[in-house]
Amino acid sequence: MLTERQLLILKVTVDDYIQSAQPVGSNQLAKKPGMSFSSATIRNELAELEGQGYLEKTHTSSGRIPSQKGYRYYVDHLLTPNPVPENDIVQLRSVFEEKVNETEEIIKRSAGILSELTNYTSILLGPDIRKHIVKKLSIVPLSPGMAVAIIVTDSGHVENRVFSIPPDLNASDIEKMVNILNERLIGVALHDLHKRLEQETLALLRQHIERYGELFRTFQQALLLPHTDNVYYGGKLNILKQPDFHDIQKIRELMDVMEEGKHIPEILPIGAQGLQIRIGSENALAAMEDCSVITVSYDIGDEQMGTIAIVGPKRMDYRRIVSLLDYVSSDLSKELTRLFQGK
Amino acid sequence: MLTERQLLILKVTVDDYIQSAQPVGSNQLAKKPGMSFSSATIRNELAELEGQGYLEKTHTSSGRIPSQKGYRYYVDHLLTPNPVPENDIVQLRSVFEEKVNETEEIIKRSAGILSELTNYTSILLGPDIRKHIVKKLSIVPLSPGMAVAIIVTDSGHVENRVFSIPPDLNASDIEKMVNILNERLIGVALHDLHKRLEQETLALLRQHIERYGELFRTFQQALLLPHTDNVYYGGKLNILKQPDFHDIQKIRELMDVMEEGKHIPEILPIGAQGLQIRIGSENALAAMEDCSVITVSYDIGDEQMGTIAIVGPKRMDYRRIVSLLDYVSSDLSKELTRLFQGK
DNA sequence: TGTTAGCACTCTATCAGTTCGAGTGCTAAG
DNA sequence: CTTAGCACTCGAACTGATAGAGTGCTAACA
Repeated sequence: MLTERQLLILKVTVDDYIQSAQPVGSNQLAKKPGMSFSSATIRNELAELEGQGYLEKTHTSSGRIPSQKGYRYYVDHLLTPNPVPENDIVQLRSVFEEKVNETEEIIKRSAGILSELTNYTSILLGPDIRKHIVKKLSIVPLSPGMAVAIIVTDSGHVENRVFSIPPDLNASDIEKMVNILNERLIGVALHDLHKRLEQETLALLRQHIERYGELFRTFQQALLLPHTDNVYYGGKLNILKQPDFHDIQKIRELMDVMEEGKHIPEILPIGAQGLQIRIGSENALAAMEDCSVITVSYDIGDEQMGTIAIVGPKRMDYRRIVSLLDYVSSDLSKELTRLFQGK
Repeated sequence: MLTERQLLILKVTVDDYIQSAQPVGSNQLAKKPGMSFSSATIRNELAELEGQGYLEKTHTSSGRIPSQKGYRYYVDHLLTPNPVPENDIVQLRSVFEEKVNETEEIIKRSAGILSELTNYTSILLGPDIRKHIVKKLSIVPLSPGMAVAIIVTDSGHVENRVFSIPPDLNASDIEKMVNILNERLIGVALHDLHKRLEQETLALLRQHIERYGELFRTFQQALLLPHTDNVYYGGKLNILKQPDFHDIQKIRELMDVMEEGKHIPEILPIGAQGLQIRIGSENALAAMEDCSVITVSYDIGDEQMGTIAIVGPKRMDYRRIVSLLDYVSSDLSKELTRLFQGK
């Protein structure tokens, strides 16, 4: 449908606009190296590209900017990935150099570095915590009516929840309970915990412990909602750096969406494998219609999966981000798998 | 120095500007109920107030706005506290109604509600975590080379840190270590933990455990920095709602300062008792010269102390915020003391 | 002597008109 | 098919001109 020359012009136009954030004119294009035609020829081609919907004008006598369709075509067909610059690699590797052992810490730091490197906002989704497996359960009494339940998982993640206990419960009963729980629940995945708790331990507890009912109920309650979410943001404020976002109202909406983790499912294509690009209105949320989101999944071991995303303006440096995310994804997969599986 | 009438005019001027965010003119003031003088008289008085530095003009023929000194005087002498509206009280009380047992959770929620109620940003500082007292220590092995250390404090706070252990360390040694640690360190405050660890347990550990050196070092390392901070923000984005902040650059600086907890000591007068108001340039940070910060301290039990702060534009609704903070402070003190001391 | 009506003056915000330049589309010649 | 040339369009930036809000001052009044 498009000639070689039109493809070239489209590519250079998008590249230039990504760089300058200004509508691109025919004269400007004619000056570029590799452009061996006159501005008039380019004008004709631009008109054709506009006719086919790849480019737009902001007003009748302005230069062209890429349309939604134009970006999409650019991303799908014109993107030649770049090797990641040495300098970026050095920075990214620094995450692992400090011998941090916690998955969470590593992901958090990666989010920070990614946002610094790109000047966009990064969102990192850790592995689904509910798949983690219980390694140890313990209950520590705090005061006569209160105790804290602690669950350690195989990934080193620690969940804890304060809950109330019958004030006159004696220590040996608590110890008994902990023993029973550990005996029965180690090796169970967190998302099964609630069910298994009931199936496996209720009868046993009833047998051994006075007042099991009250205790059991509040304990179960405490375990019900693992409210720790595993979303990490880097550089939320970078949005403010982008000249594309000058309207305070827009910024507000955008930050609102990102503030809480609530909209994650709408922002990120969860469960998708490999690299995904959502441009402008391809995003589910209206507040993000001027943004593009590039996501890539990464693996930990064989089953666990996480997601890395970069959110920026539609006029995003797709080439750079794509290569960067490719790199980070495989890097993170490698390092976390090593850590997770205990070498 | 100022006559009754001047005081009245100053007060009404500041009140009006706080409400409207527009320079206040003499005609406007003359229309207010309680103003029984003509605009000409008011003009004379305004000129006098300006002469004494309580008011300013944005340009020669504009209305007046309060100066730094004007706000200060208003806050110090003209503020008649309001009772907190019933409606606000209902909302605030809702924090405690859901029977949450964790100090942290309560503080976090309070931050959220305060920001919703005021449309400003709230910052809540929890009690100093380093004063909390160790209730239980435990170490859970994760994989051959890795373990997680868990510290539970009397407030129900749980600190955990993953650290590496010699891969061939046997389980009984770990158990021995945990026993020794618990025996010696329960009852120690977190800020003493590092020191006491060395003083009290090093010798004992050396005696009982092979390879204590390696183990001890990484364990100590893990406990070194309790990196959980106890700062909670509510409504960071509310800044964007205030018409006073239209300059994106200013907003950036401001959010930058608040993003990380690093600047807390400069933003809040830590250690100060009771209610404090910092207006505009009274703030330590240049980025906050257009903001006012109202803080109030609250107590938990007899020793612990926390801080509640509201950050808004200089043109802040001082009266409302002051009453609100007074209320919240005593409320939080009461409820947390009850919780903290186990009823 | 304090208050107020009246008026000239000042400054901003706004709007229309103008110019400049970047960019386009079209035509005609190469 | 390409390109030079040219008329045309539109936004951005500047210029007055005007209206309106507000001030300061003066003179009259209670």
